[in-house]
Amino acid sequence: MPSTTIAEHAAPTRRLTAKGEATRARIVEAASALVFLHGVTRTGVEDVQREAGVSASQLYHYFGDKQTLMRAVIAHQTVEVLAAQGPELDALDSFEALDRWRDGLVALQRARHCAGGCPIGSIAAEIAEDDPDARADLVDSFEQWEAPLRSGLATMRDRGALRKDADTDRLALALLAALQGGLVLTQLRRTTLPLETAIDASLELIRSYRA
Amino acid sequence: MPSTTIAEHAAPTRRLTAKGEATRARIVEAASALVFLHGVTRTGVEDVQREAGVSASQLYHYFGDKQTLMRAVIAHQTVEVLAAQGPELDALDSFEALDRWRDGLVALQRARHCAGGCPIGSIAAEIAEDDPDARADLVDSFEQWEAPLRSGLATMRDRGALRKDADTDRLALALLAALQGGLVLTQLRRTTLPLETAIDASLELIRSYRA
DNA sequence: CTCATTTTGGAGTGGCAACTCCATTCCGCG
DNA sequence: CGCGGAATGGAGTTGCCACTCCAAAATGAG
Repeated sequence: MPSTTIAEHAAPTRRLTAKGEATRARIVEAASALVFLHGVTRTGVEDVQREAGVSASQLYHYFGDKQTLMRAVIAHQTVEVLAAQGPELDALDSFEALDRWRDGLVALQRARHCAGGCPIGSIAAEIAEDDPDARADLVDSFEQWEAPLRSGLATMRDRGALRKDADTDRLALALLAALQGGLVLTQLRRTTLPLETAIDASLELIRSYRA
Repeated sequence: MPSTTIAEHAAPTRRLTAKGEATRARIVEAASALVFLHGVTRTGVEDVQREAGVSASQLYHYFGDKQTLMRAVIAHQTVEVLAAQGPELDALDSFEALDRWRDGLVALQRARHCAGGCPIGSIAAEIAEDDPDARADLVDSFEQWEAPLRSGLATMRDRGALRKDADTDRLALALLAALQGGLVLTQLRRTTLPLETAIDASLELIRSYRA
């Protein structure tokens, strides 16, 4: 396409200086932290400005509106959530790895004193109905989460650790759902018990397919 | 939120006329419907007034502030959710009953075209961190939900349908968590598949304890 | 019927939050 | 070193929204 004209709002690719990139990142991080603590609608743009140490014009220079900022938050939190699960997430191909992964998740929630729930799941529950674009982003985020679970279990089955008749795709989806539900209840009750119980039940079902 | 005046609004007069009771109920029902559709913060008090056909003074006559109204919404939706699961919820003491209950939940979500998630769970994810009183209410709501699951499974075990070593309390909690997580993913993906998969996995685990 | 109490009407009001605008400074590049 | 575009400052501006207030109408107990 011709590059003689500047595609203002249409083009997502804007020339950003290293400094600009840093500012943009600071805004997204501040917004992510606030959204994690208080949710989307209770997080004001002004709050983000203060937390990130930027002016209103800066924020609106990098993000057209709050909705756009929130989609950036979703993208950022998706990366964070996957990273928080460590390299193990990409190699969940043994019962030992699954147990370590489970322990890591529980320890993380305990360190947070069970506050906050899932950074992505909370956003999903809040704006899934009102922002179709954000919903699409979130579907994609969860797909990125579910994929390594699927492939890990598939590897176990192919390797012979799980029986041939184990529907690993189904088990992976059930595991992710249990995790999400466990997080909601853990956030409410301020105990990791629901999270542990939900994940352990899913893992027990997986173990029942042990070859 | 504007002023933290010592609440004289705190105790709404218990002396309510039949007419007053009806008005109050209309407000709660309208608020519940709107919250289910758009969430707590996106539901304006004015929206509730319009939907319920009442004036501002009426609404604030029965509810001191929005927060109080939202707690009434939680109470109302708790009753509705339990009622929506039919009388079966109180007699989940056989595999057949569990299957019927599961089918009912899936059918309900399908009828809603997978929109809306869990009326209680959505509120939980949205305001659990910012309203301690509401959080306490929600803990209680989920307890009312979990209790019949627990007692149904306990009955099955006592009756000999489940093995003695089945930890029915744990299975009940895992089932509720799977249900919640399944609803979140079903709401996002607009397919009942996650909900079905999550519940079925839990039921399969329960069946594995068949005596 | 009387009168206290409850219920209702509806126009404010004050504050906050999202977003705008324009001037100024900074930075990379030739 | 000069220029164009990027980055920044910060004071508006607009509109929404939770909440208030005063007065009137309906209701019910005695």
